[in-house]
Amino acid sequence: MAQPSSDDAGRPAPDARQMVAYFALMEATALLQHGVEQQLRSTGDLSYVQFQVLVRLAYADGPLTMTQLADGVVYSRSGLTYQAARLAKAGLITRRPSPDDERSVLAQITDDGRDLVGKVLPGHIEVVQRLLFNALSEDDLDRLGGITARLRDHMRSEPPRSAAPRRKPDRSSPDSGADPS
Amino acid sequence: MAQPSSDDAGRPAPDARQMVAYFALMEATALLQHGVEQQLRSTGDLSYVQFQVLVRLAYADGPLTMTQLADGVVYSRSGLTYQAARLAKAGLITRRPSPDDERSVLAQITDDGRDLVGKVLPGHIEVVQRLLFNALSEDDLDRLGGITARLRDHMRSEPPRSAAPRRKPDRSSPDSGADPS
DNA sequence: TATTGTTATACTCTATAACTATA
DNA sequence: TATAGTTATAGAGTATAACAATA
Repeated sequence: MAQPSSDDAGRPAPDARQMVAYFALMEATALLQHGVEQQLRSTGDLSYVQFQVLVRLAYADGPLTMTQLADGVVYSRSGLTYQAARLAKAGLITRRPSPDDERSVLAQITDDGRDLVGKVLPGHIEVVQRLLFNALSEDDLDRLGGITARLRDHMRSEPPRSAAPRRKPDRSSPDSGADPS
Repeated sequence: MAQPSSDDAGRPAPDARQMVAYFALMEATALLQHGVEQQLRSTGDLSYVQFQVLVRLAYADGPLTMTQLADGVVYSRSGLTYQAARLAKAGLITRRPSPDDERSVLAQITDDGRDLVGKVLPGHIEVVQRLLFNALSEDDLDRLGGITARLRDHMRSEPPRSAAPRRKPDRSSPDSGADPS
């Protein structure tokens, strides 16, 4: 359990400061997620993932395929199938085979789904306001927004090494999947 | 769904910018958590919660009671009991009744537990380094650390209104806890 | 009575692998 | 063959409520 508070290489021991920031980030976001999920659950009986799916569909131009929907929302296909089945059962979305490609399924939000989003969103924003932004200055907000946007892009492009997820080439991906099977 | 994307006053109309920052934060941290959890799982067969418990015990001065351990780690007592049972079964911690207070249980990390933390931690730090800090400048790091620390403190002191956790015996609010008596 | 912790139970969620059907 | 999606299954995790024991 030796902690490298100081390295032989004379480095200014960045690890300690980094780890403090890391743990603060993890705890803060855990608290935020917890608060947000409680609001979604109590107001609309929705998990955060379900809320994301609904919001995506609500703001999409039209129906989306499951693959489009899965992008960034859930980490396995079956997970999305599960959630979509749940939302469909609750009457919040519909699913039908795509006319263009019979393999695909088009998911579309229903009027009930829109109503629910409309019902849930104000309280959602309010919680975020209270938990997150009430503690931030204007400067903080800009910085946090900039930093997290950069982080998001960075992590999107650098997936966990040990996991090798199913990269989905959207249109023109030069990446040729190393799929050992 | 009307959104106040713009306002005449210089200051307000924060919602659009705020929500962008919020979504960026949520997605970035989801990616970070996912990466970190994969490393912990593949390297040490640990969830993040279990890792937290182990680390807390590893750096604690001595054994901790379940209540001390639960602080900030898990959101229900039974959840901690479940995780502690799991860790004990794996031989990573021990539990024994406290001599001081027979109601309490003292949890203590074992040598195997320390070994596992020592085994997992370097890779953990490496993942965080790669996913998080490689995308951050020194300035970013300081700012993110400062902001998230403030956020954490803020959220700790301002629990979700609708949830009313056990932390505060607030006598005057008969919340929606459905306590018929 | 209040606090500490466990147990029983039920449920949500996620991932893997096998599967179907279409391209 | 490759892709889109579902299903079957299995396990992890969490919360609630009832419970026992101690303070």
